[in-house]
Amino acid sequence: MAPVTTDLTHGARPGVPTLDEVAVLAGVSRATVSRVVNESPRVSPEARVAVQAAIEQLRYVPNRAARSLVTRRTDTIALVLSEPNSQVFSDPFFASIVHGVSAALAETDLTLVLLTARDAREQRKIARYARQGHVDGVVLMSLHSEDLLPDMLSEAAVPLVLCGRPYDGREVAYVDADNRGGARVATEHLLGLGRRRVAALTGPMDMIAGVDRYAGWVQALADAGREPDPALVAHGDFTEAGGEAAMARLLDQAPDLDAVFVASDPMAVGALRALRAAGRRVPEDVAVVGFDDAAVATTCDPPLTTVAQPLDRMTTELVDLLRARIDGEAGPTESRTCPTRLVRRASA
Amino acid sequence: MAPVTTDLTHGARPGVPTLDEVAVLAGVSRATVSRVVNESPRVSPEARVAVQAAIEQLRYVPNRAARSLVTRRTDTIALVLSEPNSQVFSDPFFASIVHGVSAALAETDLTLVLLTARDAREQRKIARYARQGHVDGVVLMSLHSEDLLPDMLSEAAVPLVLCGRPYDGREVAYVDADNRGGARVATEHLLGLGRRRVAALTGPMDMIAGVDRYAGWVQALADAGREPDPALVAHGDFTEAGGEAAMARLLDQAPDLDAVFVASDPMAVGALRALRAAGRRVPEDVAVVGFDDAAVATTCDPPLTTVAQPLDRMTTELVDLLRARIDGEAGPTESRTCPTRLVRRASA
DNA sequence: GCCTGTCGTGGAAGCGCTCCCACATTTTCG
DNA sequence: CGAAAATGTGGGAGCGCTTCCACGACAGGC
Repeated sequence: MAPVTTDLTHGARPGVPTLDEVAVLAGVSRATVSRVVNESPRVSPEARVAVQAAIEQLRYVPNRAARSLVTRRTDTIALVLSEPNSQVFSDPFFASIVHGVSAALAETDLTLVLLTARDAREQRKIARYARQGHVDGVVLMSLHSEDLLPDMLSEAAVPLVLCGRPYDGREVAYVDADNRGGARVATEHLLGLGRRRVAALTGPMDMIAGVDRYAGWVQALADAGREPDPALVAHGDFTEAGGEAAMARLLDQAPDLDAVFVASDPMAVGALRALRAAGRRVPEDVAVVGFDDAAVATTCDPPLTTVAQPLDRMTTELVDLLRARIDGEAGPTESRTCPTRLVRRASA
Repeated sequence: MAPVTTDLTHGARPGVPTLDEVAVLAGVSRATVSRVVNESPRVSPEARVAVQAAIEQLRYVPNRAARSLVTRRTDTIALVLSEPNSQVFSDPFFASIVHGVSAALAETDLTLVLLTARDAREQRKIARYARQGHVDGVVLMSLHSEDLLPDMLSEAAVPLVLCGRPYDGREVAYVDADNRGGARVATEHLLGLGRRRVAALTGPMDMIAGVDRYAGWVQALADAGREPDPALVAHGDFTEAGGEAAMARLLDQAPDLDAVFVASDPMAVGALRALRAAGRRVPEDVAVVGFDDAAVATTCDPPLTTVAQPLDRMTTELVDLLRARIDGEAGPTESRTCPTRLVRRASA
């Protein structure tokens, strides 16, 4: 019953123009409009100009649902924060990564979906979500050793890049900072200051960043011919409160410590407070080096000497790597480790 | 050329099952499967069971692109952080809101898209994105007075809820904390402690939360029969560094102050540092009250008396209100203001 | 016992887009 | 100068889904 001629009114649908309407206005076929929109070279200049004018006039924007239905792409990637502790959400490092990825994507036509998984049930929900093809790829961050997502996603052949080296050394693309090298340099700096009892306030040991930064401290001591003293090690959880508590333990275990390498800036801020509470001066009595070069490192008292990660570069690499994998251009499991850099301030 | 019989292989498409395959397996038509999936009541129990079994067996999940193409819904909402200063991204308040909204949505079938707009260009890009129908609705947060998005989005009839009262009192749905009331109570608390010179360290005055919290301070003074002294006011930007600088100014302008109401906890932490640097004891010399009840309020020294916002409730309301608007059930511009609560700790 | 009304169901028409294919030109080269 | 290749274009199929419509089966009312 419907007329065969193109029906542009479609009842009372509001303003949103379609490809057809652009085609009619430009005096070409739908296919040609599509080619212009998708920047195909096989379009004559005249047609291109006409179509662009029509697009402009109609304020046409392609319907993404229709497009992904046929292209099987969504132009969306998920950033999964797999972290039971919701407080970590405000960790400056994660905030920076989220912000950086978002910024890197703003340049492209990709959209960022932020997902959080607090437990195994939510991890499964996210895997399912990804398997449906709702996203073209996934960036996984804040990985703990027991996380299910790397397995579930790679099994489902979802393009995947980890932010942080995988805990178990599996074959998967990742971007990481040179945590070990950074920690080594930080510790060497403390040793170079003439400190004799350099403690380590580590991150959680079920996270690779925690493990690697600890390993860097161990290595620096070894290189200097020292044996790591267990009394000089305390484990934190990357939070300020955790750092404060761990520092208090450290002072208890090794009252004679004269320097401490702290595996994250928020923890270092907590450590500074514990040191002050214990009456130690920083850096005179105890030199402190943090990790991350978070904003707080410049504002705390004293300002923190810390290890900076190249966040911009890391987020760019993250996005590049994922895009390559989505486009199928990826090498097997290409990965990048970005150099870190010591930033000297007053605390050491 | 293609056979009329249902072609289930479709070339070499990998595992993802479609409605058709479920229908064939269950021995019903596509329409019936669709009804089961969408929980239509018009399905016989037998058919329903058969379809559910088939769905289970095939691990079928509906293709969202296909669905939204016809339903014109995406089951996605955007959380837009419209903030030029990327550092604010790690503000504990925003982190909490993002996390809370994400959690509230986890219960539903909606997905959260996080978008950031650093400047007018990005605001336009986001408006365009929303106009295309890529999201069903938008939550706007961190609004400054000159933000273009409320206008652009409401003009485009995109369902919209603001997190925070609109600056200009326009007609738009919003959820906000009772900032003014909280500030008033905080200030009254300081006055009730017998403090005579109660200063205000405000947030940015182009944000409504900054304005309202300042107004609460003014009101409490007025209620107590005092005139607000301009020397007792300094403006911050909700950051720790800004709070520290503003506190220093305040001490300069009014060395005799004996209490200060600070419009956010991060600023209060900065203020504590400035006070310590100036040799003032907290709370003996200067009592301090913050705002937000951020995690840092419990860990700083001394722990902060502060005004807590009901974050869980606010995020739930935010999502409820937006859903109602998306479903077209919304009253004109229903809004909610959530009560705040004073949390007493050592700083006042 | 026939006429309605309800109910469950399947057929089929699209949603807006991409892309394969065929066709009509035009260009290039043996 | 004719055949082959290149080029721009439009027709049309179909992505996976929802939903309108029609149809048969059965129930109840007179």
